[in-house]
Amino acid sequence: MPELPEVETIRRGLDKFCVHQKIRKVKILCEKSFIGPAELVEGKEITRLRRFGKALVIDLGGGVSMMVHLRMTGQLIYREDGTEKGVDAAKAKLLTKQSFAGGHPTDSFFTELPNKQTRVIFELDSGTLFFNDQRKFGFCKVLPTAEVEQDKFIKSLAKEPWEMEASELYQKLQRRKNSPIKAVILDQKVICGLGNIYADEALFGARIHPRTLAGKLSLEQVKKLIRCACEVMDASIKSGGSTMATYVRADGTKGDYLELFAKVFRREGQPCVNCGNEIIKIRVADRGTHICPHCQKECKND
DNA sequence: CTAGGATCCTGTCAGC
DNA sequence: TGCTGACAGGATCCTA
Repeated sequence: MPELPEVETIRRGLDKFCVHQKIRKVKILCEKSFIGPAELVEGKEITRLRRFGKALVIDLGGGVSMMVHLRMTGQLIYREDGTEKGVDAAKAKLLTKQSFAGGHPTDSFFTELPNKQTRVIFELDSGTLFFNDQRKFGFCKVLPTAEVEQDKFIKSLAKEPWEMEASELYQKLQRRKNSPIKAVILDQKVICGLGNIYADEALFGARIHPRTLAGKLSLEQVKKLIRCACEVMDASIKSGGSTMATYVRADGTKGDYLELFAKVFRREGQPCVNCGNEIIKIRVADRGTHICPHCQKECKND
Protein backbone atom coordinates (compact mmCIF):
# COMPACT_ATOMS: atom_id res chain seq x y z
CA MET A 1 0.00 0.00 0.00
CA PRO A 2 2.68 2.45 0.73
CA GLU A 3 2.92 4.46 -2.46
CA LEU A 4 4.79 7.69 -3.05
CA PRO A 5 2.62 9.93 -0.82
CA GLU A 6 2.82 7.50 2.08
CA VAL A 7 6.59 7.22 1.80
CA GLU A 8 6.91 11.00 1.59
CA THR A 9 4.78 11.28 4.71
CA ILE A 10 7.11 8.88 6.49
CA ARG A 11 10.14 10.80 5.27
CA ARG A 12 8.77 13.98 6.79
CA GLY A 13 7.88 12.22 10.02
CA LEU A 14 11.33 10.74 10.42
CA ASP A 15 12.86 14.07 9.51
CA LYS A 16 10.99 15.64 12.38
CA PHE A 17 11.51 12.92 14.97
CA CYS A 18 14.67 11.01 14.19
CA VAL A 19 17.16 13.21 12.40
CA HIS A 20 20.30 13.82 14.51
CA GLN A 21 19.53 10.84 16.69
CA LYS A 22 22.04 8.00 16.84
CA ILE A 23 21.12 4.41 16.11
CA ARG A 24 22.38 2.81 19.31
CA LYS A 25 21.44 -0.74 18.49
CA VAL A 26 19.81 -2.78 15.76
CA LYS A 27 17.80 -5.89 16.60
CA ILE A 28 16.98 -8.10 13.65
CA LEU A 29 13.97 -10.33 14.26
CA CYS A 30 13.68 -11.52 10.67
CA GLU A 31 16.90 -12.10 8.73
CA LYS A 32 15.22 -11.63 5.38
CA SER A 33 14.09 -8.11 6.30
CA PHE A 34 17.59 -6.71 6.84
CA ILE A 35 20.30 -6.88 4.22
CA GLY A 36 23.86 -6.02 5.13
CA PRO A 37 25.95 -5.77 8.26
CA ALA A 38 23.95 -4.24 11.12
CA GLU A 39 27.22 -3.26 12.86
CA LEU A 40 27.78 -0.69 10.13
CA VAL A 41 24.75 1.35 11.14
CA GLU A 42 25.13 0.99 14.89
CA GLY A 43 26.56 4.08 16.54
CA LYS A 44 25.86 6.24 13.49
CA GLU A 45 23.80 9.39 13.47
CA ILE A 46 20.81 9.85 11.19
CA THR A 47 21.77 12.87 9.12
CA ARG A 48 19.29 13.07 6.27
CA LEU A 49 16.13 11.49 4.90
CA ARG A 50 15.72 11.12 1.15
CA ARG A 51 13.03 9.59 -0.99
CA PHE A 52 13.37 8.05 -4.43
CA GLY A 53 9.92 7.08 -5.65
CA LYS A 54 8.63 4.63 -3.07
CA ALA A 55 12.09 3.99 -1.62
CA LEU A 56 13.24 5.78 1.51
CA VAL A 57 16.94 6.41 2.05
CA ILE A 58 18.21 7.10 5.55
CA ASP A 59 21.66 8.68 5.35
CA LEU A 60 23.88 8.07 8.35
CA GLY A 61 27.20 9.53 9.33
CA GLY A 62 30.38 7.91 8.10
CA GLY A 63 29.27 7.45 4.53
CA VAL A 64 26.75 4.76 5.37
CA SER A 65 23.13 4.75 4.20
CA MET A 66 20.16 2.52 4.59
CA MET A 67 17.53 2.03 1.93
CA VAL A 68 14.08 1.02 3.13
CA HIS A 69 11.38 -0.29 0.83
CA LEU A 70 8.03 -1.05 2.43
CA ARG A 71 6.57 -2.93 -0.55
CA MET A 72 3.03 -4.12 0.25
CA THR A 73 2.73 -4.19 4.02
CA GLY A 74 5.70 -2.39 5.50
CA GLN A 75 5.40 0.17 8.26
CA LEU A 76 7.80 2.47 10.05
CA ILE A 77 6.68 3.43 13.51
CA TYR A 78 8.57 5.67 15.88
CA ARG A 79 7.81 5.71 19.59
CA GLU A 80 9.48 7.99 22.02
CA ASP A 81 10.83 6.32 25.16
CA GLY A 82 7.97 5.41 27.44
CA THR A 83 5.33 4.90 24.76
CA GLU A 84 6.21 1.35 23.66
CA LYS A 85 3.00 0.11 25.23
CA GLY A 86 1.02 2.11 22.75
CA VAL A 87 -0.58 5.47 22.26
CA ASP A 88 -4.14 6.72 22.45
CA ALA A 89 -5.81 5.43 19.30
CA ALA A 90 -8.14 8.39 19.09
CA LYS A 91 -5.13 10.69 19.07
CA ALA A 92 -2.95 8.51 16.86
CA LYS A 93 -2.69 11.03 14.11
CA LEU A 94 0.22 11.40 11.82
CA LEU A 95 2.37 13.26 14.28
CA THR A 96 1.86 13.45 17.99
CA LYS A 97 4.42 14.60 20.51
CA GLN A 98 5.44 11.03 21.28
CA SER A 99 4.96 8.97 18.20
CA PHE A 100 4.84 8.79 14.47
CA ALA A 101 3.58 6.02 12.20
CA GLY A 102 3.33 5.47 8.49
CA GLY A 103 2.92 2.76 5.88
CA HIS A 104 0.42 -0.06 5.70
CA PRO A 105 -2.36 1.00 8.07
CA THR A 106 -3.07 -1.39 10.91
CA ASP A 107 -3.61 -1.23 14.65
CA SER A 108 0.17 -1.47 15.06
CA PHE A 109 0.15 2.29 14.60
CA PHE A 110 -0.95 2.68 18.21
CA THR A 111 -0.84 -0.70 19.97
CA GLU A 112 2.05 -2.17 21.96
CA LEU A 113 5.33 -2.75 20.14
CA PRO A 114 7.19 -4.84 19.22
CA ASN A 115 4.54 -7.25 17.99
CA LYS A 116 4.31 -10.34 15.81
CA GLN A 117 4.95 -8.33 12.67
CA THR A 118 8.00 -6.46 13.91
CA ARG A 119 10.99 -7.43 11.77
CA VAL A 120 13.68 -4.93 12.79
CA ILE A 121 14.05 -2.70 15.83
CA PHE A 122 16.26 0.39 15.78
CA GLU A 123 17.03 1.74 19.23
CA LEU A 124 17.65 5.47 18.97
CA ASP A 125 18.83 8.01 21.55
CA SER A 126 15.39 8.96 22.80
CA GLY A 127 13.03 6.45 21.25
CA THR A 128 12.63 3.37 19.11
CA LEU A 129 11.98 2.92 15.42
CA PHE A 130 10.10 -0.26 14.49
CA PHE A 131 10.14 -1.76 11.02
CA ASN A 132 7.00 -3.90 10.77
CA ASP A 133 6.07 -5.94 7.73
CA GLN A 134 3.39 -8.59 7.70
CA ARG A 135 4.28 -10.20 4.40
CA LYS A 136 8.06 -9.78 4.57
CA PHE A 137 8.26 -8.35 1.06
CA GLY A 138 9.89 -5.15 2.28
CA PHE A 139 13.47 -4.70 3.43
CA CYS A 140 16.12 -2.45 4.93
CA LYS A 141 19.41 -2.56 3.07
CA VAL A 142 22.77 -1.13 4.10
CA LEU A 143 24.83 0.49 1.38
CA PRO A 144 27.48 3.19 1.02
CA THR A 145 26.00 6.68 0.69
CA ALA A 146 28.11 7.23 -2.40
CA GLU A 147 26.46 4.28 -4.12
CA VAL A 148 22.83 5.08 -3.36
CA GLU A 149 22.17 6.69 -6.69
CA GLN A 150 23.88 3.83 -8.54
CA ASP A 151 21.72 1.25 -6.82
CA LYS A 152 20.07 -0.92 -9.44
CA PHE A 153 16.54 -0.26 -8.25
CA ILE A 154 16.94 3.47 -7.67
CA LYS A 155 18.77 3.95 -10.92
CA SER A 156 15.96 2.31 -12.87
CA LEU A 157 13.24 4.66 -11.62
CA ALA A 158 11.53 6.95 -14.09
CA LYS A 159 10.60 10.56 -13.33
CA GLU A 160 7.83 11.31 -10.88
CA PRO A 161 4.60 12.78 -12.30
CA TRP A 162 5.55 16.34 -11.35
CA GLU A 163 8.66 16.21 -13.56
CA MET A 164 7.22 14.06 -16.32
CA GLU A 165 6.56 15.73 -19.65
CA ALA A 166 3.50 14.48 -21.50
CA SER A 167 5.57 13.95 -24.64
CA GLU A 168 8.01 11.69 -22.81
CA LEU A 169 5.28 9.57 -21.26
CA TYR A 170 3.45 9.42 -24.57
CA GLN A 171 6.56 8.00 -26.22
CA LYS A 172 6.96 5.39 -23.51
CA LEU A 173 3.33 4.37 -23.91
CA GLN A 174 3.94 3.75 -27.58
CA ARG A 175 6.63 1.26 -26.69
CA ARG A 176 4.17 -0.56 -24.45
CA LYS A 177 1.24 0.03 -26.74
CA ASN A 178 -0.35 -3.39 -26.35
CA SER A 179 -0.55 -3.40 -22.56
CA PRO A 180 -3.46 -1.97 -20.58
CA ILE A 181 -2.69 1.57 -19.48
CA LYS A 182 -3.04 0.66 -15.83
CA ALA A 183 -0.36 -2.02 -16.05
CA VAL A 184 1.97 0.46 -17.71
CA ILE A 185 1.60 3.30 -15.22
CA LEU A 186 2.18 0.87 -12.35
CA ASP A 187 5.63 0.22 -13.83
CA GLN A 188 8.08 2.42 -11.90
CA LYS A 189 10.41 2.49 -14.90
CA VAL A 190 7.70 4.25 -16.92
CA ILE A 191 6.44 6.75 -14.37
CA CYS A 192 7.46 6.67 -10.76
CA GLY A 193 5.37 6.74 -7.61
CA LEU A 194 1.97 5.38 -8.56
CA GLY A 195 0.67 2.20 -6.98
CA ASN A 196 -2.69 0.53 -7.16
CA ILE A 197 -4.57 3.26 -5.28
CA TYR A 198 -3.30 6.30 -7.13
CA ALA A 199 -3.35 4.51 -10.47
CA ASP A 200 -7.09 3.93 -10.06
CA GLU A 201 -7.67 7.45 -8.76
CA ALA A 202 -5.65 9.11 -11.52
CA LEU A 203 -7.34 7.08 -14.27
CA PHE A 204 -10.73 7.96 -12.84
CA GLY A 205 -9.78 11.63 -12.73
CA ALA A 206 -8.66 11.50 -16.36
CA ARG A 207 -11.78 9.52 -17.37
CA ILE A 208 -9.70 6.73 -18.84
CA HIS A 209 -10.71 3.08 -18.60
CA PRO A 210 -7.80 1.11 -17.09
CA ARG A 211 -8.00 -1.57 -19.79
CA THR A 212 -7.45 0.93 -22.60
CA LEU A 213 -4.34 -0.11 -24.48
CA ALA A 214 -1.50 2.31 -23.74
CA GLY A 215 -0.91 3.01 -27.40
CA LYS A 216 -4.49 4.25 -27.87
CA LEU A 217 -4.16 7.30 -25.62
CA SER A 218 -3.93 10.71 -27.25
CA LEU A 219 -1.32 13.23 -26.16
CA GLU A 220 -4.16 15.20 -24.57
CA GLN A 221 -5.23 12.20 -22.53
CA VAL A 222 -1.65 11.60 -21.43
CA LYS A 223 -1.41 15.22 -20.30
CA LYS A 224 -4.61 14.89 -18.33
CA LEU A 225 -3.47 11.63 -16.79
CA ILE A 226 -0.24 13.21 -15.54
CA ARG A 227 -2.13 16.20 -14.20
CA CYS A 228 -4.57 13.96 -12.35
CA ALA A 229 -1.75 11.85 -10.93
CA CYS A 230 -0.14 15.03 -9.55
CA GLU A 231 -3.43 16.18 -8.11
CA VAL A 232 -4.29 12.97 -6.27
CA MET A 233 -0.80 12.61 -4.86
CA ASP A 234 -0.54 16.26 -3.86
CA ALA A 235 -3.85 15.97 -2.04
CA SER A 236 -2.70 12.83 -0.28
CA ILE A 237 0.66 14.24 0.80
CA LYS A 238 -1.08 17.34 2.06
CA SER A 239 -3.30 15.25 4.28
CA GLY A 240 -0.49 13.07 5.53
CA GLY A 241 -0.68 10.08 3.23
CA SER A 242 -3.83 8.12 2.64
CA THR A 243 -3.06 5.53 5.25
CA MET A 244 -1.88 7.75 7.93
CA ALA A 245 -4.51 9.15 10.08
CA THR A 246 -6.60 6.41 11.48
CA TYR A 247 -9.41 8.64 12.50
CA VAL A 248 -12.57 8.10 14.47
CA ARG A 249 -15.83 8.27 12.59
CA ALA A 250 -18.86 10.07 13.97
CA ASP A 251 -20.27 6.74 15.11
CA GLY A 252 -17.11 5.98 17.08
CA THR A 253 -15.70 3.30 14.78
CA LYS A 254 -12.28 3.61 13.23
CA GLY A 255 -11.58 4.33 9.61
CA ASP A 256 -8.50 4.91 7.57
CA TYR A 257 -7.99 8.16 5.81
CA LEU A 258 -8.36 6.57 2.43
CA GLU A 259 -12.12 6.56 2.66
CA LEU A 260 -12.15 10.31 3.12
CA PHE A 261 -10.49 11.12 -0.15
CA ALA A 262 -10.63 8.14 -2.54
CA LYS A 263 -13.22 8.55 -5.28
CA VAL A 264 -13.10 5.00 -6.60
CA PHE A 265 -10.57 2.94 -4.64
CA ARG A 266 -12.42 0.44 -2.43
CA ARG A 267 -15.68 2.25 -3.13
CA GLU A 268 -17.32 -0.53 -5.15
CA GLY A 269 -21.08 -0.49 -4.66
CA GLN A 270 -21.11 3.21 -3.79
CA PRO A 271 -22.25 5.99 -6.13
CA CYS A 272 -19.79 7.81 -8.37
CA VAL A 273 -19.17 11.35 -7.12
CA ASN A 274 -19.61 12.68 -10.66
CA CYS A 275 -22.58 10.81 -12.11
CA GLY A 276 -24.12 8.76 -9.34
CA ASN A 277 -23.68 5.44 -11.12
CA GLU A 278 -22.34 2.55 -9.10
CA ILE A 279 -18.58 2.11 -8.76
CA ILE A 280 -17.55 -1.42 -9.68
CA LYS A 281 -14.51 -3.56 -9.07
CA ILE A 282 -12.86 -5.42 -11.94
CA ARG A 283 -9.49 -7.10 -12.54
CA VAL A 284 -6.89 -5.48 -14.73
CA ALA A 285 -3.30 -6.68 -15.02
CA ASP A 286 -4.16 -9.13 -12.27
CA ARG A 287 -4.85 -6.33 -9.81
CA GLY A 288 -8.06 -5.30 -8.14
CA THR A 289 -9.24 -2.24 -10.07
CA HIS A 290 -11.99 0.25 -9.31
CA ILE A 291 -13.86 2.26 -11.91
CA CYS A 292 -17.01 4.14 -12.68
CA PRO A 293 -18.28 2.30 -15.77
CA HIS A 294 -20.13 5.42 -16.87
CA CYS A 295 -17.31 7.95 -16.55
CA GLN A 296 -14.61 5.56 -17.77
CA LYS A 297 -15.89 3.97 -20.94
CA GLU A 298 -14.22 0.79 -22.02
CA CYS A 299 -12.54 1.39 -25.33
CA LYS A 300 -12.97 -1.47 -27.75
CA ASN A 301 -9.26 -1.44 -28.53
CA ASP A 302 -9.91 -2.37 -32.13
C1' DC B 1 12.48 -5.78 -26.84
C1' DT B 2 7.34 -6.77 -25.04
C1' DA B 3 3.45 -9.32 -22.66
C1' DG B 4 1.69 -12.25 -19.36
C1' DG B 5 1.99 -15.18 -15.51
C1' DA B 6 4.11 -17.01 -11.22
C1' DT B 7 6.25 -15.87 -7.10
C1' DC B 8 8.08 -14.09 -2.48
C1' DC B 9 5.04 -14.30 2.65
C1' DT B 10 1.36 -13.89 6.17
C1' DG B 11 -3.26 -12.84 7.38
C1' DT B 12 -8.16 -12.23 6.68
C1' DC B 13 -12.47 -13.11 4.93
C1' DA B 14 -16.29 -15.49 2.33
C1' DG B 15 -18.39 -19.74 1.56
C1' DC B 16 -19.28 -24.31 2.67
C1' DT C 1 -16.00 -24.52 14.55
C1' DG C 2 -12.80 -25.86 10.88
C1' DC C 3 -11.40 -26.06 6.30
C1' DT C 4 -10.38 -24.11 1.59
C1' DG C 5 -9.53 -20.86 -1.79
C1' DA C 6 -9.31 -16.07 -3.14
C1' DC C 7 -7.31 -12.01 -2.37
C1' DA C 8 -4.29 -8.18 -0.38
C1' DG C 9 -2.09 -0.71 -1.79
C1' DG C 10 4.92 -4.12 -4.83
C1' DA C 11 8.32 -5.58 -7.67
C1' DT C 12 11.06 -9.19 -9.88
C1' DC C 13 11.91 -13.17 -12.43
C1' DC C 14 10.77 -16.42 -15.89
C1' DT C 15 8.84 -17.90 -20.26
C1' DA C 16 7.27 -17.35 -24.95
